[in-house]
Amino acid sequence: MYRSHNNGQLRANNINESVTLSGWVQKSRDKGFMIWVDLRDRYGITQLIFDEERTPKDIMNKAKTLGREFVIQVRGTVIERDSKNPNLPTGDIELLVSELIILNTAKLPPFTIEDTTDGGEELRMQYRYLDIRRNPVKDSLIFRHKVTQEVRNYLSQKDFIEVETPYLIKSTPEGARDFVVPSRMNEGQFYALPQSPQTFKQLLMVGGMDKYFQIVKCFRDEDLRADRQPEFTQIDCEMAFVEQEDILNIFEGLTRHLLKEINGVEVDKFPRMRFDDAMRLYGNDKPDIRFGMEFGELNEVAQHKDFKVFNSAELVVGIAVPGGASYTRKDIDKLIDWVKRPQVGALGMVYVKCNADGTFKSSVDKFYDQDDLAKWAEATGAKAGDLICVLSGDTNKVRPQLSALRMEIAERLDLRKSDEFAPLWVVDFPLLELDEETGHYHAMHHPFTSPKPGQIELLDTTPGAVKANAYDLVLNGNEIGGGSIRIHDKETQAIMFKHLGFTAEEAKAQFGFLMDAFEYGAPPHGGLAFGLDRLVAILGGQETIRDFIAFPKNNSGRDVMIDAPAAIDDAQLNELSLKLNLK
RNA sequence: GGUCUGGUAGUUCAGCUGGUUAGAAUAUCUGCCUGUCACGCAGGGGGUCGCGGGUUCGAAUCCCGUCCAGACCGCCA
Repeated sequence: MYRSHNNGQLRANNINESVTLSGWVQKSRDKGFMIWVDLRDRYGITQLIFDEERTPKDIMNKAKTLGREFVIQVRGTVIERDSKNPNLPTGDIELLVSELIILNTAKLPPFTIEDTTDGGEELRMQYRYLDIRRNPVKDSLIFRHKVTQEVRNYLSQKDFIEVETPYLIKSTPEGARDFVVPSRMNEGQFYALPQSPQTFKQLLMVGGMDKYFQIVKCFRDEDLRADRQPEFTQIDCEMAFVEQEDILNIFEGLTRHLLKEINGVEVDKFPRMRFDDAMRLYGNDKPDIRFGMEFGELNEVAQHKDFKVFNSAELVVGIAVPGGASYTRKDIDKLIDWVKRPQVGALGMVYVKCNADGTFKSSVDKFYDQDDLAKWAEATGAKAGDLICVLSGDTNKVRPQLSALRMEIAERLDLRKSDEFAPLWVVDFPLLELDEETGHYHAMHHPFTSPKPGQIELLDTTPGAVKANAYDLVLNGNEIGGGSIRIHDKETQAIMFKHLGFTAEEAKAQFGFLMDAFEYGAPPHGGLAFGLDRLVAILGGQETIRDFIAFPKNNSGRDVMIDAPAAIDDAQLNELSLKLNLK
């Protein structure tokens, strides 16, 4: 038996018990006459003591050889500490060791296994198994387990069935790039890894599994971000015989359950915002509503004066920065530089200081008098002491720019508190989105999303105006889930494919199986998928999802620990009938 | 595909308007230490300044290229 207790377990009431412990040497403090060793495992730390008087000489000598991260097993008696450590749950006791077995030695780790490690990101990823020994990472993984456990509990209790769908499927042209897998037995042919189990869960609805969920890996071959990995996990859900309202209610229930069980937070009914309003008020389809700073559109009050920049703009829009009137000229210049960075892309910024005495001082005083500026303040909700920041230009460019500024300011003013949760449904998304490069429309959500009732005719005249039965769940400025009511009849699906630029033959070749299924009694259905990694990170109060993933990929999509991806040898290529054509 | 930031001791960083032998902290090693728990004290070892080229009497420092890492834009139905 390697252990009778774990290292987070022993308390004062165990004193005088004879126990066996195993674990890693966190640290050894050798005072000469006495050696204390912190023994660590997943559950905590227990202090071991070796001393000249009570410990046999050979064990004492062996204890002196213990290094960081050695794996040891000890037997001994639990004793009361002379000096207790109130910072440790096991701090009242220590183990007087009578038997010491070194199960394995360890090389000196390349970074310290401490809560605040001295190791950089790259090293930690390369030696991820050491990183996982650290509390922050270990706790994040346990936190993730708790979330998935609660998801399974909640949905199972609501009669959802978890069904696994295949990972080796067919590549489709819509959406993200696919990861592809060559088939040895089918020369020249490839599987694709699923970007989501979308079509399979719809087929499960046709199959009568009217409440389905799956905690499932999805794969998208696109560039990474702090909150985006090429393989990620979704809580994928689908229900039959439901309307949008049913879906919103049940998954609002799930989210509320998680907030309560995981974070101890009770949240009111989630507000709902139409996509158009989100864009108008926040410039963004996933607004962070934990703080104000809503957009104020200024076309009416700022145009038709002599300021040409505004007069020629499609949209003039501003936000009020709380307390910004105290910014120096230098502060404001820096802010202007910030919005002019290529990542944001604004050409410039007009500002108005709302002074404490009710007067205004702006960068465009030449063109606007105090009455004009008062109207700006009214439109943006600016109060005395605030700074109004105004951007102008094409609507679809200015909104994201001002949105970026809004988020940046909120970050700087510390308005984005990680322990505050403001969920929000964004509804009535457009069905289609114009691709500016190609001039073609593509599905904003995916091609199986149903249009709002009665709007299908608009597809021929004003495709961009058609609204979809699609919705996103937004939490603190992050999209944590999205879904739609699906198309469930062949005719509508055929019309959709046509408008997405598929010929009837292409539609049949790509999605014939789904269209066929729709002819055999497909029930009305819809669903939603949560991005689990992101959800867990936000509930855990973190920006980056990497510490909630045991073995994440780096910025370039590499696993630096196992060094993947990697070349395969010629024999393997041959077997797959593949020839490389490297650039 | 693009923008920005970084790469110096095992590690985290300083040094960068060119100039003697490249520093600090921490880790590590040795010795001491009668209750430590971020133990303490004394001492020691530890460097291809990412890589390649250039400018210069002289380059960690300036220039060009390149690789790697991170953040972001594009992209992510």
